[in-house]
Amino acid sequence: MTTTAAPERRAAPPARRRILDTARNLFYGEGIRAVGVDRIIAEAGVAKATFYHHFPAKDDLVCAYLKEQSDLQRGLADGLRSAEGPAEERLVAVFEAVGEIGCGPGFRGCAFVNASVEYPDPAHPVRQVVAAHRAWFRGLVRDLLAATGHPDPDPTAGMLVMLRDGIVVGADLDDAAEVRALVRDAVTRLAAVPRS
Amino acid sequence: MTTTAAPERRAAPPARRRILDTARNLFYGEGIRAVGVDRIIAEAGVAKATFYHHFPAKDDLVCAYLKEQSDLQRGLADGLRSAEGPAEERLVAVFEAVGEIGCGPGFRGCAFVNASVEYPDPAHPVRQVVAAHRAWFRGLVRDLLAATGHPDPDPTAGMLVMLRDGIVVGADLDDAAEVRALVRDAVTRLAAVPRS
DNA sequence: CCGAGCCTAGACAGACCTGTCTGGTAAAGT
DNA sequence: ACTTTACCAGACAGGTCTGTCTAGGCTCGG
Repeated sequence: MTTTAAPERRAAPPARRRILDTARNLFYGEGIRAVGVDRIIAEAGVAKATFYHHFPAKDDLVCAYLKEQSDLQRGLADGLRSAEGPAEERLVAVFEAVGEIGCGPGFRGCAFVNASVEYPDPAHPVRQVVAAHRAWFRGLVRDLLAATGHPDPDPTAGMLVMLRDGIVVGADLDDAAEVRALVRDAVTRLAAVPRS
Repeated sequence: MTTTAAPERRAAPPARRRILDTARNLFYGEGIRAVGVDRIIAEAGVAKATFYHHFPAKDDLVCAYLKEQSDLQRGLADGLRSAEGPAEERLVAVFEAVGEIGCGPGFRGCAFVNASVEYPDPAHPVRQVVAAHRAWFRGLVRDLLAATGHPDPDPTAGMLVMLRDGIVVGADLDDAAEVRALVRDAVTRLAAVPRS
């Protein structure tokens, strides 16, 4: 037990953090293929050897970038999931949060969808990170839907995942404010219990 | 008036067609940045000078590729739009066609969404082709919705455009067959006249 | 027969890409 | 004092990218 703070293994070294932060900004903002390793190295103020020490290949950095984004979103959603209030409102809150983010500055669509476009091979490690994230989100929606007592949570969750994808694409390519204004209604219509 | 067939100006030269066909396959299947001009030239069996004669820059080819895709989709949709039957069915038919295409072999999402991911600058010519295509589709949906007598065709069209984006993303990244099975229900729920 | 238009073949330039390697610095643990 | 670890600086190799240029062939109308 050393005296210095070492939360788990060791505090994340600054260089790695700087690389990851720079990569996030550039990959998300300009695209993955469009950003070279050299540029990340320059903007992060890091030596090339240090970069390749932490990330043996560019794809490793891409995976780490997406995993971190996934963790962030999971943390955010867990806050909304365990809020008080009726389950219907918590479900809507998750989608409104997506619409809200879409209105924020620098929004450029879903990092996972965008990464998939740049990695066409479904077997690529990057695509597996994307698949895991999507499976998590779908599970989240299904659980919230089940908590509302919806009779068909699974197919309806499929529809709501489509809606989520439509929100992020629409907020990027069309009018984000208009998209945001439609979110609550769209969730309500899709999640409404179909009358027999 | 020459005797040879000359529909408008002159029959499309084979080289240009070969370039465009090859570009479509490679750009759509592997991504735009991922495919170099050299490879298109090689697979189209065309000289480099010929390529740059028809398309002064790669971006010109990208625009032409997308414009052609847009024209194809408009032609397809016009067939569905002017079919007989109630307007509700024609609206559903448009979306089911999207779901159907998503189940086809080689489907890799929406060419326009994918291109936007690779061209982050909204002012880029490629993005303007995308914007025009999206505006057309939204107009199509709005018109069909209005034909059903829907009281709020415009916001509902916004929701249905989101659904379309969700279908193409979902069919690419998730289970296309499941997505297709959900399309009709999702359209119906979103386009249902909200009871006061 | 001849010239215009469209085509092929391929060298070339200059930039950028990923990834490797050498060598040196500085702090922290033992 | 010694070693380990993390870091910085930058040259280098081998490949790919877009786009330009030279040089010539093939066909068809006049």
